[in-house]
Amino acid sequence: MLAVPEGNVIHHHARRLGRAFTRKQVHADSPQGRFADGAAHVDGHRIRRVEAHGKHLFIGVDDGTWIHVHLGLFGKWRFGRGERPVPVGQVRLRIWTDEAWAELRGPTACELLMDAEKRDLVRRIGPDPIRKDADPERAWSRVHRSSTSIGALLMDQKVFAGVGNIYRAEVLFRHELNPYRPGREVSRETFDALWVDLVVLMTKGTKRGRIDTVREEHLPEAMGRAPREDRHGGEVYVYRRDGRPCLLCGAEVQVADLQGRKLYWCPSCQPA
DNA sequence: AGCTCATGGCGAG
DNA sequence: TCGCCCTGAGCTG
Repeated sequence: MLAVPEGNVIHHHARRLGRAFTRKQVHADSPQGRFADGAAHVDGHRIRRVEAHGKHLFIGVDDGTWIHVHLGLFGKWRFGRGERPVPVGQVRLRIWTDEAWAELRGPTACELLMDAEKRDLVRRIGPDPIRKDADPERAWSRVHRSSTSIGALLMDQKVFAGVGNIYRAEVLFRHELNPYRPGREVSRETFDALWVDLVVLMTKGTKRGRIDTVREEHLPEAMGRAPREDRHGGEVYVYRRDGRPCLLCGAEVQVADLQGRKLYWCPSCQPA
């Protein structure tokens, strides 16, 4: 299973886990041992529902508890049908029925939460563009009174839940927004367009399980690129394209460090 | 075999 | 802002 842990992929995982385990009585264990107590607690119980909020995934158990999973940078789910494979390496959690299995490795978080703890966690993160119940006003109220750059705000999970480094770079490019512009200097019109675009792009990314952000009219230019430019698995304008010409204007795509993460942008299409 | 880097986030200072 | 945690792929030698 390709793991690309921005919000779109977490929602993709939630759907997959939901289809396999909702209303099913499951088995669970932790071959690695680091979630042994949690797995033993869940083993033999029925799964109620599976939810994604930003990059957080919650598996609801019939006693009201939740398995909370955050993949971080390295976490991965694997899914399969039929008999579960013999665990190889560090497997934190396995869930299975007679028909299907799922295997989790390398997550930043895998813990059992009480219902109140899960609600508090969801309340603490910002609106998630993929969720129908998301309230963009919460994001706007943070952005429009902030001196922090829009590039940093897009990565702040308390402002925009689920946006990662690829969507950050790409949505800024699509709106000709300089990453260093302070949030308070982003107009309401621009914010609204940005939000709608995140909803469209990330929802599409959930269905496809990959990130594509290049508009149809620019696809011929994108398709003409060397294959090694496309290592993230989708078609993009600027992400990881530093030193190469912008697809639209030919200027050299820039890269810089912003709060320990790489930021990509076109200096000509996204002027200061 | 060993090093670097990655789509993330936390806590210490 | 830095160091640290988690894992695996893609280099280098």
